[in-house]
Amino acid sequence: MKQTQKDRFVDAWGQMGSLWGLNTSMARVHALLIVSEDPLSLDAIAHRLQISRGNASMCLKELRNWGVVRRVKVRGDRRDYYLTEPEVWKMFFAIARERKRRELDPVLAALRELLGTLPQGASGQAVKRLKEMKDLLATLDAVASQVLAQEENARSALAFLAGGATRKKT
Amino acid sequence: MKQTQKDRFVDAWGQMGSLWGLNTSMARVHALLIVSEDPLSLDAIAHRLQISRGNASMCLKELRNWGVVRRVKVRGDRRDYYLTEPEVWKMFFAIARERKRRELDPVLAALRELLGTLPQGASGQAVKRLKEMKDLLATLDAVASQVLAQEENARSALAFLAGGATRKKT
DNA sequence: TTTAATATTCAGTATATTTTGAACTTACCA
DNA sequence: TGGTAAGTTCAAAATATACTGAATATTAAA
Repeated sequence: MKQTQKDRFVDAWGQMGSLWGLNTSMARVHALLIVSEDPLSLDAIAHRLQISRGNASMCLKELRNWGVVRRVKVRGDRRDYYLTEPEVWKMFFAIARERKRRELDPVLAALRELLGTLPQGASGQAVKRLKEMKDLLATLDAVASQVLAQEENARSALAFLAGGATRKKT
Repeated sequence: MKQTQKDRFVDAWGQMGSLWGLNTSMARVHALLIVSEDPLSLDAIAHRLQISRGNASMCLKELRNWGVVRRVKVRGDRRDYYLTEPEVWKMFFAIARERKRRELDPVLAALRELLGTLPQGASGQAVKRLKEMKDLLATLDAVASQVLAQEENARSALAFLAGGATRKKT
């Protein structure tokens, strides 16, 4: 893979990062690690992406929190090196898990709390909708929990549901 | 439902907007329509949420693009009135459909395009990962298409997968 | 067609997020 | 222990995003 192609991927992934819940720099760092054959040092990353060392440091920390990047040591080198999780499905589930935790869980908790404060016999269209919405989110939450607890099964199930789409050559 | 409780819901929903991919104002407008028994005018919305009419207008336009808000006419009144889609599951699928279109589809298209530019025999860990990622996204895309094409079936399937979680009282 | 009420647009402003870089911390080695 | 290479933090600056409100457009009644 040539240099310019890697760069194109890094920038494309960077722009798409926001859609996955990462900011541009985080996504570019992630992309660079995805297309790199070998682990990279913080310095190499900062230099290659033309971002500050401080920014690179924070992006790597956050990517490790998301569980999609690992820090490794190289013999005879004091620097830290970074690698992306090599299994794309593991990466996908790591991101899904984190987004559920950050986005779905708090919404559901807030809805339950809000419903808990209503008087017993509260009625009306608005209350009905709130309850339905809570049930919907609870369903999604339960499904997500099961899927995330059984990654391998979930992966097969998705491939099955897709109807062999993964076999096609694009 | 009392006034202050509605307000609390509106603000809570506003903060949660990011879950759905809406900004705070859009989410608050949406929330206000969710808890309102009757259709509201643009003026009423702007006044109630303390936002400008211009902002309210843009939020409503966008919410209509997402397919979660409808504009209705009231006899003998020149103003437009707005309603939220009353079925929460329809609302959920409308949002899911829109997010797939905005987020998943472009990423997949870009990945395919990038892979298409690689020389025939391109190899290496990086290329392998890109192909795996394309396959993963293609699988998700196929599953999403099928789910969105059959809302009712999908709804039952989700409830089944959740293992009756929706019956529990919170 | 004119007028007035309502709705939309968009340039400028306000707010929020991201990035920088210098100060600080840590870890290693002589 | 001091020196140094690497890593982290955070206040300030840069950038991106959202909001306002006046100008403009649209609509419907007169």
